[in-house]
Amino acid sequence: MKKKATLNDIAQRLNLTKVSISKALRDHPDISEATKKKVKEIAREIGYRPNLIARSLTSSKTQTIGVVVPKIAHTFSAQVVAGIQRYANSKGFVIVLTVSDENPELEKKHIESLVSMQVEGLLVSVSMTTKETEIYNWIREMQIPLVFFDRYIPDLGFNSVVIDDRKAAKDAVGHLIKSGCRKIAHLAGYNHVSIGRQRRQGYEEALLEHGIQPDPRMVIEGEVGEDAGYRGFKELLARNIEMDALFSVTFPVGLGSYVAMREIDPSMIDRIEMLAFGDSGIRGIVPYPHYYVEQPGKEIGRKAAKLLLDEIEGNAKPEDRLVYVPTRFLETDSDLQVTEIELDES
Amino acid sequence: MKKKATLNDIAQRLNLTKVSISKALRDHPDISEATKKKVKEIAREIGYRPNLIARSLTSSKTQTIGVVVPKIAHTFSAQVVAGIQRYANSKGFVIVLTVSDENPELEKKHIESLVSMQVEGLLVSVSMTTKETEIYNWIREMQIPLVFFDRYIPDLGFNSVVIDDRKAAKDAVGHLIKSGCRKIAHLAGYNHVSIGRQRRQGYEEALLEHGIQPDPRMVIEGEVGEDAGYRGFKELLARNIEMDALFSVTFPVGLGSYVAMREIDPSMIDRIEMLAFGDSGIRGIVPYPHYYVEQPGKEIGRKAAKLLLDEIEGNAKPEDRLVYVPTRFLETDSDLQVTEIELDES
DNA sequence: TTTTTTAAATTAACCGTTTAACTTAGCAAA
DNA sequence: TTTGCTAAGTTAAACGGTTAATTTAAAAAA
Repeated sequence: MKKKATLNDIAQRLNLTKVSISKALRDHPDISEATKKKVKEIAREIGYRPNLIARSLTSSKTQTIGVVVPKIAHTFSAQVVAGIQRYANSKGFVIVLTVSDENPELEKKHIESLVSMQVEGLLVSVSMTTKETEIYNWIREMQIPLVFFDRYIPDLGFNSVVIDDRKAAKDAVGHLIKSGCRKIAHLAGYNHVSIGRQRRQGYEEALLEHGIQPDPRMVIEGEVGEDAGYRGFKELLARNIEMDALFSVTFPVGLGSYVAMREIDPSMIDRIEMLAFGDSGIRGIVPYPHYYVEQPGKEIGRKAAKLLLDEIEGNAKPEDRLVYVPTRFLETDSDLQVTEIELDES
Repeated sequence: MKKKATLNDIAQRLNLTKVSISKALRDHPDISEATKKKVKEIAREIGYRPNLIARSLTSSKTQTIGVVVPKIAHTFSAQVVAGIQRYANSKGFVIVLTVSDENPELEKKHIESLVSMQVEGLLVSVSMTTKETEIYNWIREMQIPLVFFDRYIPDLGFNSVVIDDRKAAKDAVGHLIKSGCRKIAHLAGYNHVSIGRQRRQGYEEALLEHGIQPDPRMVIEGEVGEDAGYRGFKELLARNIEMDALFSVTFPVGLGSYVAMREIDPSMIDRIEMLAFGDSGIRGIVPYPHYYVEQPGKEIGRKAAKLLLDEIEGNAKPEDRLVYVPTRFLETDSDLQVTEIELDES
C-alpha cells in the first residue's frame, strides 16, 4: 500500500503549515478564500483523504459502534444486523461486526478488542452459555454505552431491546388451547438463557390459565439448533409422550422436529399442530411452521441502535430497562397464505 | 463514558515514564522483571486496555478490513459475511461492515470512509448499477488491497472470487434440456451486471449446443428481487410465451414467479420445471426451487478473505484474476429430499 | 500620526503509543 | 585507577490531526 497523502504534503506544496491546511479544508474563517481554493485543489489533485485514526486520537470520537452477535448466517441475526447497520449509518456511524459463535470467551475477547478500538458504544446479543459478567460490570463502571438485544443479561444496568417472549409465548399457546389442543409438548431452550426461560414460562402460564397442569415430562430443554430439535422430538417419542401440538423454542428446533416426523411417521405432521418462534425467512411457500411468532429482526436492530446512539449522544441514560418490540402471531393456512391472528388483550 | 486509563496513569503511580510502561507491558528486555510485575499488576488493577487507535497511528496497522455488500438481510450475503468474518477473525482481523443497498453512490462513500478509517484492505461486492470506476482506479493506484466477491468489475486489476456463472448456468440448463425440456424461458438480470450477463450467456450456449435457437422474446431482463420475478413472469404470459421450464437468475426472482403462478394458475407449478441460482436457506422442506445451483456463500467469503489477507501480508500480488468457487447442482425430489446431480464434464 | 482592530496566518501543545537515541549507576576487566 | 560494558531506565521525536495561543502586517479608527 502506498503512503497516503497527509496535511503536511499539501502544506509543503503551498509553503504553508499543516495547521493552515487543516483549517482550510474545514472552512475555518482564519483562512482566506483564495488560499482555501488552492488548498482544496491540491487536496483533490493528490487524492488527500483525512486520516480518521489521527482525527479520532484528538477528538476521542470514532463514529464507530461495536456489534457482537452469536451467529450471523441466520435470517434473524442478519435482519437485526441490517437494522442496526441502516440506523447507525443514517447517523454517520459505522459498525464493527464480530461473531461470538455462541462462545462466551470469544464474546469477551471481542468486547475487549472493540473497547480497545475505542468504539463509542456496544450492541451485544449474549451467547447461550454466558455466565461470567465481569466484563459487563467493567463496561458499566467505565460508563461505556451498551445495549443488549434479543438475548440479554438482567440487572446489570443496561437497556435491552427484546421481544416479550413470555407474553408472546403465552398468547400463542393460549391460542392453541382455544383451538382445541390439550396435549402440548415443548422443545425448550435452556432455563438459564432468557429466551428459554421466558418462553417456557409463558407456555406454563397459558396452560395453567386454561386449567391444564404443566407436565415436566412434556418439556425438553436443550440447544436451539436443528439438531437439538431432531433429537428432542425423538426423546419425546421415547418418553411415550402423546401430543396434539408442539411448541418449539426456535424455528430451527421446529424444523428439526419436522424432519424427525417426516422420517418416522409423516402423518404426525398433520396430526400435530406446530408452533414456533421465528420464521423461515421466506413467506407463502413453506407449509411450516403452521403457527409462528414473527420476530421483527430489523426493528429490533433499529431500536437497539437508536437507544445506543441516543445514549452516546447524551440524550438518554442507561436504565436497566427492557424495551419490548411488538411481535406478530401468524398462521400459514392450507393454501400457504399467511395471515396475522389478532389476539384479544386479556 | 469515563476517561480510560493510559500508560501515563500507570507511570505516575509508579514514578516511571510511559515509555517504560509501554515496554514493560510488551515484555521488552529493557525492563527488569520486578518492574514488569509491578506494572502489570497496576495495569490490571486500574483496568488498563491499550488504545488501538493510538497504536495504529504509529504502526500504521489497524488489523481491520472493510466490507461492502449490496444487502445483508439475505441468506447469501449473510453466509458470505459469515465466511469473511470467520477467516478474518482467525487471522486477528476485525471487519467493518457497510451496506450499499445497491446504491453506487453509497458504495463509493462507504469505500472512501473505510479508506479514511485506514482499513488494511477491502472486500467489495459491487452494486447492480455501478458504472463509475474512478474510485476503484484510485484504490488500485494507491495499491490498497481489494478483492471483489460475487459481483465484480473486470479489467480493473483486482482479484475476484466468484462462481463460474456461465458454466454453472450452461450445465444446469443443459441438464433441463437432456431431461426433455425444449421451451425454456429465462428471467434474467441486467446485461451490464456480471451475474446477469454470464448466466444468460450460459443459458444461450446450452440451448445452441443442443440445437435450440435462443429466442429473445423468452428472456426478460430486470432486477433480481421477488418483485421483478413476479412482474417478469406476468410479462412472459402477456407475451403469450409457452414454456416447459423457467430459469430464474436468482432465488428471489424464482420465488416471485412462483407466487405469480400460484395466483394465476397453480397447475403451472407442476407443468413448468423451475431452475434458479441460490437456495432458500432451508433445505428439505421447501418444494421450490426444483433444480437449483447452490452458491457456497461461506466458501466465497472465506476465499475472498484469504486472498485479501495474503495480499495484505505481502504473500500475494493482485492479479486481475478470477477465482472460481465450485457450485453444486441440486434437485429437490417429490418427497423433498435434496440430492446433488453430478454433471459429466463435457 | 498614533493606536486599535482585523485578517491570515504561525507556533506550541496535545491525543496515546512506539521507536530510536541517549543517560546513569554499578560492576567487571585491564 | 581508569576504561568499558551492561542493566534499566529516560528523553526526544514521530504518527496525522486538532485546538489554543501567539505573531505579523495591513487596514481602520482615534
